[in-house]
Amino acid sequence: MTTAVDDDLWSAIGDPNRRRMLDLLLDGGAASATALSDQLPVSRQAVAKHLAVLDRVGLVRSSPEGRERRYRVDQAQLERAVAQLNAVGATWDARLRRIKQIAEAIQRQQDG
Amino acid sequence: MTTAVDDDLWSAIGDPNRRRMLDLLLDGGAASATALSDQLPVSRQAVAKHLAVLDRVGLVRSSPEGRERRYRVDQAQLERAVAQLNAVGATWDARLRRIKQIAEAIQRQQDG
DNA sequence: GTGTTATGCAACCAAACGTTGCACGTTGAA
DNA sequence: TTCAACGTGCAACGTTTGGTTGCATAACAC
Repeated sequence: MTTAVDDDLWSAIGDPNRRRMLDLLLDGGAASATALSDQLPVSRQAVAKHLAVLDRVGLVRSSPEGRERRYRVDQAQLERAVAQLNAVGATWDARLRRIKQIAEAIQRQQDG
Repeated sequence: MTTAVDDDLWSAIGDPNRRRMLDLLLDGGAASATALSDQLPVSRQAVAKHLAVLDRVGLVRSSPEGRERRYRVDQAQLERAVAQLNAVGATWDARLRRIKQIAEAIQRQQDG
């Protein structure tokens, strides 16, 4: 069963820019909104809003560091998100597999 | 590398109602907008718009049948979507795994 | 101090998701 | 053959979300 929290996680990673931000953060360890926006096609403020979304669902955490605020991935929460992805993928995969098997059975029946 | 088409696929399955619609369609084989809306918390028109989105990215196809229009999942395209999910999940998983290994190595170094 | 840099806040715009209302074709039964 | 019921499609509208710009403020570097 899918919960509301899971939906929040999904919609957080549903946005392509947010996914790329997670990629960048995983790659660099930690970064500020300004640093991230340098590597993304959107403004620093847009990045800041996305970071707020990711923070709200717990996918990133931040701490002030001098005059900048650095964000880093919350590994446990990203693992939960990955588990969600895998779960949905596995469900659909199983269902598709079953449909194919049925289709093949019908085919054999018609041929035979 | 992620393409624009892939982003479209992602955003299509990013919406929780659309994911549930795909579940329902996989389960029932084919259904009309009205039938789907009976099993969802949104109006028939909202469902119709979601179906239009899914149709635009090729995840469902439809054909008129009497006075109703029935939608069914395009299996090949859903397989592509599942592959996307798995790819992103695998990437993040690998990255998380690497980070953990590094963390453990540092830990051992400090202990030793 | 003064200028540069990073941030945060507010106003604003466009697209997406949701609603309701209505008009039109199809179905089935009086 | 009417006529009511059903399913659809279209239009108008409101709210949320992702994006922008502009500006004020705090921290660094000279």
